[in-house]
Amino acid sequence: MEAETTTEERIKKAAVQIFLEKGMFGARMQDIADAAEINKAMLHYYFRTKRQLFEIVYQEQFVKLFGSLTGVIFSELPFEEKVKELICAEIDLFSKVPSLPVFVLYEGWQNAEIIRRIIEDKPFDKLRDGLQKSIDEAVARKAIRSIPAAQLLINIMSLVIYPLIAKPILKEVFTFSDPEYNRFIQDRKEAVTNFVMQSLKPE
Amino acid sequence: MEAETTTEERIKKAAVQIFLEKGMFGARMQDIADAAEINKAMLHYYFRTKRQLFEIVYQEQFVKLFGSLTGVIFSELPFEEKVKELICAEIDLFSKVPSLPVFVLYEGWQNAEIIRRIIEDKPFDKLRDGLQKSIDEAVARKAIRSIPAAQLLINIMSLVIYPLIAKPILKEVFTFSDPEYNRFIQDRKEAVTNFVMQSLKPE
DNA sequence: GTCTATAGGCGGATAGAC
DNA sequence: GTCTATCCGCCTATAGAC
Repeated sequence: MEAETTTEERIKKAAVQIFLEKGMFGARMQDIADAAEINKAMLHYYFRTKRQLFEIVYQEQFVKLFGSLTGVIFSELPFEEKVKELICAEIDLFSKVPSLPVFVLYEGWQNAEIIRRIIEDKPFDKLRDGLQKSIDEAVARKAIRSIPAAQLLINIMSLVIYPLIAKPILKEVFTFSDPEYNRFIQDRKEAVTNFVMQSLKPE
Repeated sequence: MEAETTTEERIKKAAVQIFLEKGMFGARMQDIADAAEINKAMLHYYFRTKRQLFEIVYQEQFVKLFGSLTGVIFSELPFEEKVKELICAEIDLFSKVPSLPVFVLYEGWQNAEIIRRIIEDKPFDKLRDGLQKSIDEAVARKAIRSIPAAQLLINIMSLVIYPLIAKPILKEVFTFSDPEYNRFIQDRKEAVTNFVMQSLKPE
């Protein structure tokens, strides 16, 4: 139909959209078929079961969520720039797909097994080592105080991801319109960077 | 059975447990009936529909999540102590009910309407004003630099809540055992407090 | 590969006896 | 108020024609 997309690709794209919006148990195979503009039977032809389709989608989104860190951490940027880039890259990614973080984190609670499989394949601990080197370098030139890489990484992800996960609540509590909320998130690029760098200032 | 608990209370307690564990769509009325050790029909006798039961549970948990802040913010503690207490109180609460934050935040995406109703009743903006006063006081005596109360509150909640929401993932990424993970969370009481206070140091 | 039709079971909700 | 039995619609999955 649209030029060169295979049916399988259409289904996967639709499945991502529906699962992210409604979650594993809220999603209906019919919803996905409608979004892909194909027949319900085709879903089973290509992916056998709902569970299987879900697991493929989940794995992909998980990697998308945490894989975005790799490029920045292994870049040649100095520490200060890396922190800024980490924060900006994540915010930009999540601005495009707002429900990505909450989907991966929430479904993680009922899919510990999948997470284990993903982690076995992808060595995420290399991320930690990579960041630690960058920290050590900055500490050596007395630019910052020392901090364990895991702590720093978790702090950054916390500050970036929580306001996105809590979007529906923050919008009501602070009576943000949609543009105001988006503005608030964009402003956090700088605010979080400053917040983190301040906290790392050497005494 | 257990002395003086009414059937209605037994049902609500069971509903909280099951909904927090499995979410609105993952939960089954039969699960709740089993947990309450009563008949499925009783659920409908007391709460008519699953939706209605869910909304009552959601509202309660929402207030529990954000209400925990009130006591601390309106206490007479000096600013530094308030920050520490905010962090510790939340961590203690969530250690007892680990799935509380992820439940409230996730289901919020499909229940914006309920959130609106809750916010109408409970004036959460008073929280902001209360904290702002405390900030202003500390700024006046040059103990910290200035920061908007909303920013600070969001930063604190981010740093506390994210590691709890991401528990299944962090456990795998850092290969924590359960005691190690709990230790990690407890240690964050001090780590987050320091992190926040460092970032507020006046120049 | 793609469709229609339908099996088959699960799960929310109710009727009605006690 | 509490129970058993049952209805009925929805939803995953498959059979089978084309």
